[in-house]
Amino acid sequence: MDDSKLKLSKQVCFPIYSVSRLITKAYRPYLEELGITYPQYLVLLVLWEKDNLTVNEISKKLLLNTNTISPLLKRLEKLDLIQRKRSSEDERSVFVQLTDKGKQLKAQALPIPEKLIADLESEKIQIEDMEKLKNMLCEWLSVIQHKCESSTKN
Amino acid sequence: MDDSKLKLSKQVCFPIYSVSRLITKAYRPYLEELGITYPQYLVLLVLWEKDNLTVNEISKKLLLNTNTISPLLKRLEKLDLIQRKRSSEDERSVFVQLTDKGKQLKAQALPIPEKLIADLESEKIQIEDMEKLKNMLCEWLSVIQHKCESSTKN
DNA sequence: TACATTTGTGTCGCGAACGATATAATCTTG
DNA sequence: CAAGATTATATCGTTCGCGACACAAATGTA
Repeated sequence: MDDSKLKLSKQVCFPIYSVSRLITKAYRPYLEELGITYPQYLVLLVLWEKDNLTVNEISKKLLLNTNTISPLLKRLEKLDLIQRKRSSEDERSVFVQLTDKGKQLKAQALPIPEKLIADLESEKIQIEDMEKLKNMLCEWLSVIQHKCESSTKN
Repeated sequence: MDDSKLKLSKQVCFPIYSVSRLITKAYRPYLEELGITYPQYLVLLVLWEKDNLTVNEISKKLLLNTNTISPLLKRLEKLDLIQRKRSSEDERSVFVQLTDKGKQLKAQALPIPEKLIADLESEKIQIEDMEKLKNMLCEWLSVIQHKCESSTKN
């Protein structure tokens, strides 16, 4: 039986999966200082860029379903970093706003990207490589994203 | 305040995180037919390559801690795909063996890698690109992995 | 031989992810 | 305007992922 394709080393998915997990782990010490997790950080990144978005808008930007985002937002609300307000025009929609504390956290987050790149960089992988990698992954992302949308509607 | 580095689009981590999740999602329909999840599939890939490994050996190959692997192995055991046997030489070690059912599942898994590549391929991303991506990620992985090991012993 | 240390595995608790499903508000279509 | 479809959000149950911790077996050292 030709099982060469089932070798772990042949899988494209495995290094992506592992790198993703390990990078998240690399974020942890910095995010712990802010008292947040990596997915929570992603939500804040989105809100720091543009405040007052609906749950749906956030979920689309992060490619996460609302059943992942909703509980996450609850935790951010409990941390007093965001506030949720039901829209008056469309009672189904919920707008998410940064609180003062949430806005202030941005200043503390500013140095994180550079710190992380410093941590992840090496002789083997330099910033230009990361940039290249990012571009390839983004292209791929746009492809996969649309394929997933067409196969499962959620 | 120069907050350009906090833009979601500037983050290297985000596309990796998203692609990883979406690829896992792409596996789902095929793995569902086998009755297993993606992490369970990874464990089986390892065992199909070399049977009778200890929990520790599996955890090192997959870069996952034993506290993730242990419950996962329990579920695979419940599915009657593997069997755990405590070593007689070193009573601390537990060897993991495929059952007949686990061995037979390999035949069903054989076509999966090709199906997945077909699903993920497009005009924009071809097999050679995936291969290139894989190699870059693997190099990066080896770097991050060692940095993580040195910072946190587990 | 005693006692501390290390090693291998596992449990606990929490926060994601996500499929399935629920519920209410809005829109569509007859 | 009424009935069905759609949309936005949220809940539930299961599995991961992981830090903290527990515990017994093995190892090292005095």
